[in-house]
Amino acid sequence: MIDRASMPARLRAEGKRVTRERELLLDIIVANPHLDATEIFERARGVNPRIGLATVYRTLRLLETLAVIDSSGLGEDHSHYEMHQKDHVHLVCSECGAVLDVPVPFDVRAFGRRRGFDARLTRFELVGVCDACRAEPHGGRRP
Amino acid sequence: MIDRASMPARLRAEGKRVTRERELLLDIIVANPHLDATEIFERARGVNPRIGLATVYRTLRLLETLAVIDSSGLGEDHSHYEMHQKDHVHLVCSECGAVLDVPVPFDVRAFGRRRGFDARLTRFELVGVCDACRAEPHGGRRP
DNA sequence: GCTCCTATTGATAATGATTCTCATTATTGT
DNA sequence: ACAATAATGAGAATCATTATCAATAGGAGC
Ligand SMILES: [Zn+2]
Ligand SMILES: [Zn+2]
Ligand SMILES: [Zn+2]
Ligand SMILES: [Zn+2]
Repeated sequence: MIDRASMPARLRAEGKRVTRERELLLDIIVANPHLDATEIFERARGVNPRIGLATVYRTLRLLETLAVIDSSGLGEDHSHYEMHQKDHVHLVCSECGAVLDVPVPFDVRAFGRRRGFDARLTRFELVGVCDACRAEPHGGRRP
Repeated sequence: MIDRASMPARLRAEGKRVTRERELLLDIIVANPHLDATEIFERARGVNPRIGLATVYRTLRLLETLAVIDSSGLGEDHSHYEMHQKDHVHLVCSECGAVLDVPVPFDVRAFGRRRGFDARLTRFELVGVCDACRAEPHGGRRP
């Protein structure tokens, strides 16, 4: 996981400015992995009601380009974001929306290299039903 | 891989009709894995110029619901389709667009079950640069 | 094969996510 | 503090996908 405290320096190193909006969005992403753009926007407005949705998308794109954050679909048709971290599998419950991060049980880079492939980014997801939801239907959040 | 020849029976078994459009789209998907909706639409028009884009999307949704086909992002922000088959990893070259199917090197269902998770569908992808593109820039298709 | 019932289709409007445009604002170097 | 200009906010524009609805065509029964 990238150190939040090093981000201002990281941005300046890339010739980018350190704005209050970028600091706020980074804080939200660090504290709440797997949110989508709209959810991040809503939380951001709670702190700074003047922030615009375009800024959220622009910032997400910038941070993803810098490999500071990663995006993934998580079983839906739009992106969800989290700070970049070691390769992991997302177990996504289609009933309650819960997302569990689990380390990948093999060496991904080596796996690609063995096929003459230089992996830059990985997305592993398993969509299904979690314990709670299988036991008691509607047991989780999303009914 | 699901047998193309059994599809008409499969559709009827689900109470669905076997239309010329569905037959055509299935043929295209079987023959060309990993196409997106627009690409499938273009190929379909080549055979039946009267087919509509809505029919393509409706049919893709139906076939995916029946678990006849699977969708995946393949590093882009929209869906690509292929006949349902055993779990596999997609190695996607971001330079030339090439997609390679490789078997998953571990038991996915067991992996999920071990975490109390009942996996219904998997999406594994590795985005990076293929042999050809690393050797000779612009060596592949998409320059 | 012919007819009827209704699922399916085609055209297009509508929606949702994301990107673009441009005037205004705010960060950074001096 | 000041100037230069990158970043923001608001809204238009674009792209992928879904919904609507009148017209069409599978397919069960005759
Ligand atoms: Zn659940
Ligand atoms: Zn995660
Ligand atoms: Zn390539
Ligand atoms: Zn594949």
